[in-house]
Amino acid sequence: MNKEFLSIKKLIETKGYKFTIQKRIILEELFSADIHLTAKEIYSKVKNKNIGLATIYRTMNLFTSIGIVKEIHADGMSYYELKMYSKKPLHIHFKCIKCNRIIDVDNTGVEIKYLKLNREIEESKKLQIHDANIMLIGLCDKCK
Amino acid sequence: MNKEFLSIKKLIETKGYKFTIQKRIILEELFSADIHLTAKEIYSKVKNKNIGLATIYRTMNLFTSIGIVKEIHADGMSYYELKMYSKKPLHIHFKCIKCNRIIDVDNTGVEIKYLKLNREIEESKKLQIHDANIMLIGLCDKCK
DNA sequence: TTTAATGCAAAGTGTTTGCACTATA
DNA sequence: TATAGTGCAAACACTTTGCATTAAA
Repeated sequence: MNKEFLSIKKLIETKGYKFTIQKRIILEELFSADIHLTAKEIYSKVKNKNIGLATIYRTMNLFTSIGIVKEIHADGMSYYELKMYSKKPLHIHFKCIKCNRIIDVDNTGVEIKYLKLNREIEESKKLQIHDANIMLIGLCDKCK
Repeated sequence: MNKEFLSIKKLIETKGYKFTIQKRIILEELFSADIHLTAKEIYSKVKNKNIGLATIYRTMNLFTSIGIVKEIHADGMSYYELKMYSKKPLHIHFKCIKCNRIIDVDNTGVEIKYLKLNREIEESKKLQIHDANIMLIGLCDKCK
């Protein structure tokens, strides 16, 4: 178990939850996936280990509530991705209206500018922004 | 019927759909609401006119597909709002994690900057961006 | 008069929950 | 050993669909 993994384990325990085998397996899946997954997709990866769909949902809700995971909504469905120790703390999603793929937009420069804009809004609107979900919609390189 | 209303009527007809009483009533509701509504909320406003929930969904899907309405997802639910002739073509939503309200962030300056960033991404990633869903998450003025 | 659209109820899909049982701290 | 967590199935909530009927062009 590496450092990051251990510190997430510790966070779970600090919050008063038990670090079960199921949580470990799901967490491993999230680490190796590095992309947003639906509950069903996670389920299909771990169901051979006798983990039920309900456990996936319960775990993702727990992980989301303590900040381990980020939940994004698209097409009336939830996608989950690792938020903690992510290489891309804020990232922008792009959804193609033709092929329906959801891809990550990696562009460090742009992300920093987005974060700056959030700070502008925070100040002018007296909000406290913890997170941002940005979903761009249009046609991808292949479909346009 | 004002100009904007008429041109939406025309758009619907041009696309080969019929401008029914139900579509007119729902459209009127969207115009007067000026904020995102769920299908149920629209339904509760028009059910006394003998319009079924299924019609709301079918109409919203149609309106979304031809660009009259914008659909935003939050908490696994769909909200709909007028996109055409909206005073705020791109706007940013903010969701408070405490009171669960979803509010609009109106700040013209910031919105223009967001649009510029989209253009940057379009060029560097070879995408064609039609729309952007931006949902900021945190604590609102009252809850923080 | 053709064809899209409607209301209703049934079906579908993603998610949550109740419960008896299990496993962690 | 106390309590959080689990798998399963049933329940839920939002959305879509099949069908006979209606109404718009």
